[in-house]
Amino acid sequence: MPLGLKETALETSALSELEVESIEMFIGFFKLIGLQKSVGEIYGLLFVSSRALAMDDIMERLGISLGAASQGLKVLRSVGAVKSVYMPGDRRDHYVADLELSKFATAFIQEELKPRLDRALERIGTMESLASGMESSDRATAKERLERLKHWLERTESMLPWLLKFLVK
Amino acid sequence: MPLGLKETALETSALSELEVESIEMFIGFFKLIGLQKSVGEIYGLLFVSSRALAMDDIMERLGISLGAASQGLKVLRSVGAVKSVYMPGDRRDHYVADLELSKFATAFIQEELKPRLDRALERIGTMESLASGMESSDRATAKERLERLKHWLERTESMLPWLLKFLVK
DNA sequence: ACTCGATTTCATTTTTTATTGAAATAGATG
DNA sequence: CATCTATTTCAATAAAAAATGAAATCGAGT
Repeated sequence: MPLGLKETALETSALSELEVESIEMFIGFFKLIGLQKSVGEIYGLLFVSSRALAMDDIMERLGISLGAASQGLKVLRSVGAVKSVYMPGDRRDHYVADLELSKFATAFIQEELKPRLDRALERIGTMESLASGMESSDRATAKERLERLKHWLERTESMLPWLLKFLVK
Repeated sequence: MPLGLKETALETSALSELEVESIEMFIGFFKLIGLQKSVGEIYGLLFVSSRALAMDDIMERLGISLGAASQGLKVLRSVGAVKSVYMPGDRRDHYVADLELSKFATAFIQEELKPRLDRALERIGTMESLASGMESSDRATAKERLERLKHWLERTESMLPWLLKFLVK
């Protein structure tokens, strides 16, 4: 081996076609549920990796910064999308993708959708009170629309437990 | 009436508490499905308005620009969230909120979620081919994970027609 | 077919969001 | 307990997305 070359290069090693496809796919999914590109990149890389990767490896392969890697892994851990595995003789944390894909959908529903529906129903309560103090015809319009929206939201919310069960099954 | 004041003020007239609540609520919902703030503002205003509003009115009440109003209405029309009504003796288009709330959810599922699931399934096909040309243990890992993801995606996609029916019912 | 107000378009600007990387912190190892 | 390396934090920077408004287009009324 020529002098100056190490076993593990410091330069970014090119991603395989498989890795690129996986990364692009997960960037797309994750954007849909409001997660940033770097989070999708990390998960996409881990998804097709047969070995656990350290943060260093992730930075190097993806060409992202320390901060992005650290924060991305934090997000992925928080939704249970990655877990760290112990690697004997290495101080660094090593990560593998959790393959329970439903976790993403579930996290989105429980952490984004559900709270927003709840907040909307609260607001509707406030708005119904405000509408009560209005002039007759405006009041009637507002009350009717609010009632209608309330019913739709309640109905939608009532379906969420079923949806969650379906997704994890 | 004092001199210099017109029937319709050019200055932005303050939003009522009801309007503010409605606007904030819809900004929240619309962000969730990837639509910008100005789109939520316009719909929120129209939702509690008992009369149809012209683009002028919308700009003035919300304090947004011509471009934002025009583009926001374009988006809302494209998802069927507003419709224009004819106002005799006025050349301007006047808009009312379409109250079929399910349209937003439906548009999101059909225009964002479904295409992304389809695209992901395509990519999985590509990735399965790419994996076939890999070294044995990596191939096994990749194939197994891709198979698992494919099943989950197919199952999720098969549920969408039911979900759509539920939402519009 | 001209005029004039209404609306759309789009290059520029502003705002928001994501990324970077140096410094602070944590925590394992001798 | 001192010294490492690994990781997190966060202020600064870069990138992306949204808003602005002048100019172009449209289209009803004359």
